Amino acid sequence: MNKRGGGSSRPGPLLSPVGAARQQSLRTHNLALVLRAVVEAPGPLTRARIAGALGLTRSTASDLVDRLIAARLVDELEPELVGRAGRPGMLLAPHRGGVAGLGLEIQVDHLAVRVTALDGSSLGEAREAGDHRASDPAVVARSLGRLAAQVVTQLPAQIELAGACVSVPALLRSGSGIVALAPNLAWSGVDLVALLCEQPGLRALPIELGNDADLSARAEARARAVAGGTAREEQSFLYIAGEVGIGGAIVVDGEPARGQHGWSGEIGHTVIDRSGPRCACGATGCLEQYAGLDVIRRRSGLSLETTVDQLLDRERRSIRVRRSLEWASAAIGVAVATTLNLVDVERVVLGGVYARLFDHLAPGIEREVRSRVLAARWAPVEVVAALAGPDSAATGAGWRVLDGVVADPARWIAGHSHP
Amino acid sequence: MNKRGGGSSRPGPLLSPVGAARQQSLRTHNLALVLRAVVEAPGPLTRARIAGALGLTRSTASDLVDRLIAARLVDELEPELVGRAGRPGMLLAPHRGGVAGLGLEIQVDHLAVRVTALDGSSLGEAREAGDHRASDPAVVARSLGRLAAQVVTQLPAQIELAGACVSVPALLRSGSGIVALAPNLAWSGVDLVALLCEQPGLRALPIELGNDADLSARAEARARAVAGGTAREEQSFLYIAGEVGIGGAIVVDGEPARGQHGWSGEIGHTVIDRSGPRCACGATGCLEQYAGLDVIRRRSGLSLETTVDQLLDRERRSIRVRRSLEWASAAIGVAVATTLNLVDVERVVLGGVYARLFDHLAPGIEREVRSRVLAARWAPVEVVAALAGPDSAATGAGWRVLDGVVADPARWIAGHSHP
DNA sequence: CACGTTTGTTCACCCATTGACCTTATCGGT
DNA sequence: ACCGATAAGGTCAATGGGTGAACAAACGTG
Repeated sequence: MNKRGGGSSRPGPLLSPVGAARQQSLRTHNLALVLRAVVEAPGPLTRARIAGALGLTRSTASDLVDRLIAARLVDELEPELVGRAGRPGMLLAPHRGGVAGLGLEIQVDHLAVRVTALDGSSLGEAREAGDHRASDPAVVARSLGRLAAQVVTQLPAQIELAGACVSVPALLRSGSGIVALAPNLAWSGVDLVALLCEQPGLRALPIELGNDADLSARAEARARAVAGGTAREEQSFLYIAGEVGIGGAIVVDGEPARGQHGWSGEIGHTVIDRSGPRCACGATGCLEQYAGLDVIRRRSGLSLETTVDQLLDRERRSIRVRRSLEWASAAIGVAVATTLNLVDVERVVLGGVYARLFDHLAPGIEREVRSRVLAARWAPVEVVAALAGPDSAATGAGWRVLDGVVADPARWIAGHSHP
Repeated sequence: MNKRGGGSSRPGPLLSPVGAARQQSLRTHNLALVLRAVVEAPGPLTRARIAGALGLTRSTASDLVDRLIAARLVDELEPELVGRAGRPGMLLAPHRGGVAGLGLEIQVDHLAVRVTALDGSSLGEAREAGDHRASDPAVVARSLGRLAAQVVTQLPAQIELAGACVSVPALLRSGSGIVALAPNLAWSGVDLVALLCEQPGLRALPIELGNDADLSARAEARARAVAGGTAREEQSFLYIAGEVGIGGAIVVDGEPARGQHGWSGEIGHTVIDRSGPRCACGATGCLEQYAGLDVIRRRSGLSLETTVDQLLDRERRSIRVRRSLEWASAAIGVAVATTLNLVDVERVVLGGVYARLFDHLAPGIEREVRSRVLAARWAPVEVVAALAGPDSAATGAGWRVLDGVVADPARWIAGHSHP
């Protein structure tokens, strides 16, 4: 009944390794390729440049582009103004008036909604503070539905939402729309998609769930691509979402690796010292007990209500705060080093509150990484602060929806040309 | 001059995500798909069954199969004997008389060579003990070349070697044929492919290098597939190669994840206790210092020359040996738990000497995993001993070569139909 | 203004899959 | 022994979709 979780294919190998390639798979594949090139393009594109980049003939590329324009997935702008000989090409860009993705975010201390267009622009957003520790899922779902309805009703008429994706700080039962365990919300076994489907603002929209760190990492990958980092190495990194809990995601070629059940990247429970302090997860010596935000506050001698701004302010005067950050950074460094030895990427992105504490954490992390990562000698590890702005999980959730369309524009076209 | 390392494409997405799909890509892709189905088939296959499994029409599947038969990649056996109505199908199997892969293995205490046919059978093998700690790469290359020549010259005449792959316990500079660092051989910056190319037995053969844990894991995946584990979950596991050093590989869908440079899976340098004993890598508290074979020997009060058989023998009487194994197993458990939290697979395969010590290690590992892996409640982790036989790295290396052919049979056919 | 250059478009051609139809081979029932 | 039913393998014209050559359009240069 309420099952509308599935439906979106991941943008990996477009011709799935199990299913055979039919002849129409060719066009399916190439359409996706062209659309992806337009969406992820660092600079301006033309039909000819697409053909060159993908190895298609100009005729084929042109044909595919025309189909995407007809489907309002790609927009044709003015002719390129060039200082060289030859006919100027027509500039192409992702269409910002057609399809869009609805991103919803549930966090411990707030809810957020953002509608993202194919060109990456935000078509509408909303935010609502609130304490969701030990909350009632039904109540939270209702609040989120209201917030989403606010945003959706104000969208321009031509916008078509391809679906919604909800970021949850939790382990999810993949595909089912069920939250297996959200420690900080104290939810377990909650059928969140079913709850959200009943909200007036979200009817008739396919809804899926996503892990907050995964989705933030996705937004981060996109942000770095826009900033010019489209190279494969730049699109591979370890993302760390530092909050009260510590989440993580391993991003390879712009796509977070989800693992067998979608539970990978739980860097917060990397062991720093097996005889260390007991963790809420039941184990001992987990990173979270060294570098979680509440632990940093406690070791700094500050109350748990202290904001990050206040923490940064105190840091200038209090040696205790400095010590506490150093202590945390060394632990993060150990966990990062362990992780990099296991997954071999050469870039670490600090997100969440860690992005704001970056200047105080990076040196300690780098020190541990230099001495503990085997490969650091040949491929120096870079530690950087996240680029993605606030509510990055909501942004990433919107992208997640759009990625479903980008990965298979043929299906989107088929579903909308004759409705 | 000596550059013949490259040339083999990895068997992931067959239509590469960057290059566009041309119309001949269709056949390339489908040929690979059919051949892969035949090679990885758990049971007997016929043309019709292939068509059904892959979603091709019987005519297309039949056409593709005929091409593979002509290229001597697939063998047509006798008709299937069936108890049902209808014409019996012709049974298909990977050809064992055509293409083969030459697998070479360099280990601290021995060299090994094995030629593997498409059906997984060994067409020839050799082994030579020897201590290669702090050895001269040129000398080792010469020995290995001799050993390979022995095996190759005795192959049946119809066998065509598609290439050679060398397993090295080392970090490799991917694509270049250079060993960046092999701690236990005391090699660094060695152009091993160049050295091997000069050996008489290996002329005119493309040679590539591979990490020993990666290649053993590949052999393990194949062994499990033959044993009936072709399901995606069964083909995803964490492989641990326990020897003096501890290597590892994260296998997803039968393919070891290599990471950005091919250095992933270094589980031996997972941190157990950051203030633990100093490791050869420069860091402190690495798993190797708790569970490396030499450490187990030392803590057992045995000399470094003690064999595993002797160790197992002593275990029955000496409480000190038992304690030492328990100590090691707890540390392995911590490292495994950390790894599983990061990469989310639900199966751990103990290889190398750990396979032989399995009964003494598994309980301790399982105990730590149960209490430290977040997801263990929903997806119980299974710890099993490796199935792949001795010299599994050489077997895996042979498979690595064959995988290059299986991933793109069209290229193999093109290169051999009109030589 | 003629020429070279590059882009976008058109169209006949070619390649690989498709699906209908046929043949072959076995089993079950009469 | 014969006749359907069932299923596998093969044949061939049709179709879908990329290819490449040719051409027109639009811009710089001399």
